Amino acid sequence: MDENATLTRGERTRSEIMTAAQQLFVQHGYHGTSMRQIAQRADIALGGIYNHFDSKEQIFLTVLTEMHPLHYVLPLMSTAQGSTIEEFVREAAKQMVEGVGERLEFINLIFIELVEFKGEHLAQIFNIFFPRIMEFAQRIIQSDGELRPIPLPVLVRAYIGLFFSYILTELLLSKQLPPEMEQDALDHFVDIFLHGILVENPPPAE
Amino acid sequence: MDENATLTRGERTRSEIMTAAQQLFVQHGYHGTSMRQIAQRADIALGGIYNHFDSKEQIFLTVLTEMHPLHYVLPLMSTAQGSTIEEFVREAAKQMVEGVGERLEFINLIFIELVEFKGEHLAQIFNIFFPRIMEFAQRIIQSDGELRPIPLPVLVRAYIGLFFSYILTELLLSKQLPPEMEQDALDHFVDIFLHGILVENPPPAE
DNA sequence: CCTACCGATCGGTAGG
DNA sequence: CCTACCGATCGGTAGG
Repeated sequence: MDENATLTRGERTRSEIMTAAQQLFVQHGYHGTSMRQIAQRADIALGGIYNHFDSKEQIFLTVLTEMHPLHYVLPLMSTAQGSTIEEFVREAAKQMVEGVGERLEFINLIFIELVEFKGEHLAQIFNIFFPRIMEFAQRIIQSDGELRPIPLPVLVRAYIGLFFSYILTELLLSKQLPPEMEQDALDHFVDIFLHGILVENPPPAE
Repeated sequence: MDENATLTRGERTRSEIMTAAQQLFVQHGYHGTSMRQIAQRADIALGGIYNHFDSKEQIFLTVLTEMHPLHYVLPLMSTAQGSTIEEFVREAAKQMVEGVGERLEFINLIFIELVEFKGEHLAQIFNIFFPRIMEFAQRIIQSDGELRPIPLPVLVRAYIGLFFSYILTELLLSKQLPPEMEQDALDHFVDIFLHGILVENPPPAE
């Protein structure tokens, strides 16, 4: 939590504005958050914000890109070990969910982007992360194990989908069915996915 | 489109308010939509809205529950034929995506609900559809075919997740990678899911 | 169902 | 980086 150690005064203020904005956008949406709320939480006067950002939308875009969890989750996933596809995918999924789990609420910003900005900013974000995602995909198909004949882009998409289906059903259902639907849900999801993409090779008992 | 045929005057107005509100919420979010915009699109004066709804939030909640696609998609899915799990799931997924596809934008209201209302209204919606969803799950496990040992709640959740992962990756990626990632993506998704939940039994070539 | 209005709050800026 | 302000718009209501 000593992230401000080497920052200049101005950089620190900027970072405080972004943190405040991120929290508020996550909680109330874009139009549900006011510049005054951001200023108050960042401990600055309203007018002061405009020394660092041109507009409210620019704050949102900056938060969405610079604070995106993939910045640290992708490297985390790359550290996953495992010589077989199964080991690697299982390990990477764990890293992914654990890494994102710390800031699960960030997904709200993606929803806001889709709804309130009609996905205008997605192309920029896409360009930032595309290369690393493809590297990751390469590692999967180069690991040991026989994949069913699924086009690589579909595989990537299904893997991303695996994550969202886990998170979204978590958000939608966790408040309704606390215990039973919950248990080991991620393990099962990964299991279904693995069993779904591999030719045979039943996964080892847990 | 003759839905107003048997409605009274008041019911027609109410329905027009809801349609207007649904469109605007989908496009701009909850806080991004004003009561004046709703009134204008529904061709009524601002004050007139309050003859039908107590507040803006009540309009949102009514739209979210009464206009929810599951009202007609669940019955559609129940019409799916097929004596084996595979046939049935494949057919039902097709019905689901086709049915929802007509009003894909509705998913935005679910995002709004999650972000701007923190899922406050989810319990009500859940209660409306829960019984039918469980009936559907029963039909799957009673069909011919051997399921891997996956708890029923997890199976239901994975099926819901299948849908969301398809839709969300569609929203997130379709604007970036028009053709290649797109092709037959749903077929592949269903394929991975089926292969993932069934014991063996390779799916027939298309 | 409409007109006319309420107080509150919005994003943003001038000027220092 | 703050104070004080701008015009515009917000959700909602009184009264008819």
